[in-house]
Amino acid sequence: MRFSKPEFLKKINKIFKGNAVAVLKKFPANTIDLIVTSPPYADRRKQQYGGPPPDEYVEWFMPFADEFKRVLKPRGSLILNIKEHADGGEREIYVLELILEMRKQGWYWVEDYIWHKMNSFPGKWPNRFRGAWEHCLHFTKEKNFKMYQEAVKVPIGAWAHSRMKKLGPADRVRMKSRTKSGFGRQLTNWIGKRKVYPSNVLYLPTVSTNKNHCAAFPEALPAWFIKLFSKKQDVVLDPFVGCGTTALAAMKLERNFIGVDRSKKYSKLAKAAVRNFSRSLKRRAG
Amino acid sequence: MRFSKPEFLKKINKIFKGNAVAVLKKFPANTIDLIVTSPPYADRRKQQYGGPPPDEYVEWFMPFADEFKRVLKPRGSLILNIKEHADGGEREIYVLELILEMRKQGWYWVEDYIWHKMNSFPGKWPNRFRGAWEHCLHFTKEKNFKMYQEAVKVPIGAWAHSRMKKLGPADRVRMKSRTKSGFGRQLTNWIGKRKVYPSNVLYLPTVSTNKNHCAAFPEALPAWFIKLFSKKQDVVLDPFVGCGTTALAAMKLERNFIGVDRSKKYSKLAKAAVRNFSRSLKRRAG
DNA sequence: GTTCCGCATGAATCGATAG
DNA sequence: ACTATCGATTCATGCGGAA
Repeated sequence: MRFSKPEFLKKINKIFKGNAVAVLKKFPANTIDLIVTSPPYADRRKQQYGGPPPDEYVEWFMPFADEFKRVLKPRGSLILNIKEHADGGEREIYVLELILEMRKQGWYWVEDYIWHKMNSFPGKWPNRFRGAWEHCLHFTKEKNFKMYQEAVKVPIGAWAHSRMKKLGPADRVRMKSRTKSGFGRQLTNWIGKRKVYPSNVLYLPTVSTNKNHCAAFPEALPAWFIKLFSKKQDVVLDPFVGCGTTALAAMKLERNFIGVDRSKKYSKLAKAAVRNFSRSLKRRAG
Repeated sequence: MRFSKPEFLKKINKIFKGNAVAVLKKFPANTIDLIVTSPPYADRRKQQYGGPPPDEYVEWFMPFADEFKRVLKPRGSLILNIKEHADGGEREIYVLELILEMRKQGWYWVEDYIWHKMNSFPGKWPNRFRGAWEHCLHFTKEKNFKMYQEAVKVPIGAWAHSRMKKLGPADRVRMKSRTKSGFGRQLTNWIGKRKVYPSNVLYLPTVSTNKNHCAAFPEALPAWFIKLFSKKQDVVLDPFVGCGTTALAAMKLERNFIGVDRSKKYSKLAKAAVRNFSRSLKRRAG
């Protein structure tokens, strides 16, 4: 049984427990404005947590992609945050294969946004350094998708850190004496003066290690894409919602949301997060 | 006729004009320690390099890869700086296909380093923002390749921009009211701390200011990989050497180099660049 | 209230060891 | 030989407790 559109409208702003394929099958077609999600990554070893092994990943994912395509509005967008991990001294290739397979099924691969993680997991190995970036793959059903570029303009001061990078060791020593009078003030002067369009690289920290936070990405990540690819009152879907980060970002930006997670633990967490935020809103209003 | 090893030693530190496949065929096997190059992108620089169309790119490239594999030492590395461009509203897929094909031919795809272009000027198209990153694909013949990680350690202060990025409104206000502590103090605390290993993201400006404008990448890019994957007196090859950026980086780091370019114009430019640098060295010595 | 210091920990990865 | 488990490595961040 599929929900009618009026029934569907009663189902938004909720978290569903269940497999996203099954849950989405109940939704009418062409009703979602934006899908932002971080699907489970492939597991390195068999019989571990939940994700499929790398060589089965694409096969596992495509049924989800089919439903995404059906429920997404023609001019909507799909954002997949994902990263191929290293195993046996090599990078896995399931992300590459996924992109190729998505195209075969009719998706446009519009862009590969990069999330540059400012604080990535530490560690050094004989053959590689720390991985500090992840894909945010942008897929659409049509070339003429909706994009609200003005919504993510940033103050030009945000580019100031590029100055830091170009400083040599000598400059860093000199910086000590400059902090009060020179460099710092200069920076504050730049901030807020003029807004410019960002690039396809997002500089964001990883999730804070708050005990109640188990998110794959920081709220700023879905928030950025929600601002860029939806407007207020639009419907944002996260089919692997985890502890509810995407749902919270959508609520705070006054979008409607739908969250799905097959795990009882995570769907509960997400529901609680949503409830808590709703309450805090009402407290502030009342 | 293939050069003997003694003959080969006479050919190093030179720029060759010609197709890299033909030039490399004359070289003995297992003689190159590191290959760093930015091959012609598909279509992008048609007038300058005559890159193949995207759908023929892999087929065009693989003969080069074959020769690279032959001349590269067993524990050597190959670094390909490349970026899929956007056309017709989509990203091209020849880079993905290239990685898959390289693996089929026996290469290990060890890592996907990202060159994050720090001073990429803000800009936009209707469907995307300005591209601010490129791949630096790391391929090897064996899993046990040589890597000199200590050579690219960075002062901890290089991460300072991450702190800059995370400045909230409160930070900016407090910065003014505090006189001798706060942000400035923290910055200075970072200075002088021990060196740390970098990540797989390189923050570099696009092209160094006053140099030749034809370079695909700034000298710091090949320099970083040369330090990381070779030692002094090793032989570094750039089969698409352009105006000689890789050769210059190798010379400055006291590596031997071999540069190849099929274009008369660029091989001349590279030769001139190398000659000029040699002269400046002698002037300083004398 | 503010600042300082110590410490836990995070979508990691490899090599060695055990079954 | 092949697979599962474990210890070692490493650094930005945010928290709690102390000064």
